[in-house]
Amino acid sequence: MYKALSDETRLRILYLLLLEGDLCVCDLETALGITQSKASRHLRTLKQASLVADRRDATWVYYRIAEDAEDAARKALGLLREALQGDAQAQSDVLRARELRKSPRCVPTSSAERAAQRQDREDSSRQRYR
Amino acid sequence: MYKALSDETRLRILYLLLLEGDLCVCDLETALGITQSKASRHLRTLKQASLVADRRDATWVYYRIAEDAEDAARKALGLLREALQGDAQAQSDVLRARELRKSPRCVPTSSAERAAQRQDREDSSRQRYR
DNA sequence: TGCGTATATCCGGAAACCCGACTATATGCA
DNA sequence: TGCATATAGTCGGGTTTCCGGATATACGCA
Repeated sequence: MYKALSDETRLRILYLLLLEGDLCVCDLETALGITQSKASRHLRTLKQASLVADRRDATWVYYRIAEDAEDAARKALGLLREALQGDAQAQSDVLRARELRKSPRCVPTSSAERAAQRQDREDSSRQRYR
Repeated sequence: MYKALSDETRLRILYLLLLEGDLCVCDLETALGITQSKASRHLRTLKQASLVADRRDATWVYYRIAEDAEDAARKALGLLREALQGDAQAQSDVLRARELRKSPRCVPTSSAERAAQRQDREDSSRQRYR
């Protein structure tokens, strides 16, 4: 577990998931400003350590803090949450993630909504996604 | 801090120091069954992370859990203590360390006692020290 | 089926880490 | 001073970790 926690990017991911619930990989990419393969690789590491769990929804995969994490892991995450409250990097990550929420695109529910979101995406896609 | 915690040997050292107070390097070596340079190197890492502190007494250097550790570190060590209670390796380390205490040799106080201990050491040195 | 997007994995290469063996330094004592 | 012991640091090599870029896979949709 400590090995999984000993990487700055992974700590940033965990902090985001702790505060913002579940997020899809692409939102983590943009919120943290990291490449796709980097995000995916670190998420795999966290998953193998049973710190996060994932769920597929259409083309997106959402990650969240594992609700069935071991007791030790739960407590360690609680500590992490406290410790990163004063961290500038972590805080700006959260702000960027919340900004993404305002124009959601990874939260498809009904077909109709999806169509609407597709429209939204087209409108604002250029600047947000490569 | 997590980097400092992400090595098994270092966790074993910390657990010993948590339960047994301060110990000199040579006792850590024998209790854990590791080489001298390995012990010294890991202790340096822990010291740089402000997890342990040291104190010199004659030729020996005693290490202890840093009393001025950061809040986060304190809590993490508390967790470690709980988590390793059920660990067989950690428990046998403790037993071996306590065994060493029975025939102390790193606790010089008066000159007279030191002489007595020197005698003890000679008696049992062969099997205990290389 | 074929295309586009999201995600996962693979492939070198660079950097960091860990180790045993060895050497250097510090201390106590004769 | 010279020797013995305790500890710290160095060196070279093997292993692991991390990364960006490229490729592979999964899914939705036309």
